[in-house]
Amino acid sequence: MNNFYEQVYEVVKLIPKGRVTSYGAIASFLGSKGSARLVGWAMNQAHALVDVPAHRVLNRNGLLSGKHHFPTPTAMQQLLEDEGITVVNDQVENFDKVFWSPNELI
DNA sequence: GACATGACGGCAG
DNA sequence: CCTGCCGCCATGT
Repeated sequence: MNNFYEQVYEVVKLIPKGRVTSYGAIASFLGSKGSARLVGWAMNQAHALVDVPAHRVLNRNGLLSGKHHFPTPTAMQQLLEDEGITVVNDQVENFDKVFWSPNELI
């Protein structure tokens, strides 16, 4: 229980403000390469943790695929824009620039 | 105990 | 270049 999920939460909590990452990047970083779905499932649990900025985790396309899981569909975009991230059509602009890889931790 | 689904990703056509 | 299918692990029914 405190293995994969806790690792995911820890990584997500370490995402710098104004930066985002992808499910696959986290999964690969944790060793469960290809199991991005697990990260998504972990995010579902993270929904209960206020310390986990799930809004900074997007899919590989930089699309706000999980916006529907927030209190309001616009909450995720609102939070990202509040951090200086430009979101257009539910997609992050300059995704490559704001993208943050867990490997940066090392 | 088995089947179906999900906040994804990669590869093939 | 765009679309579709399969694979991955865990959870819920």
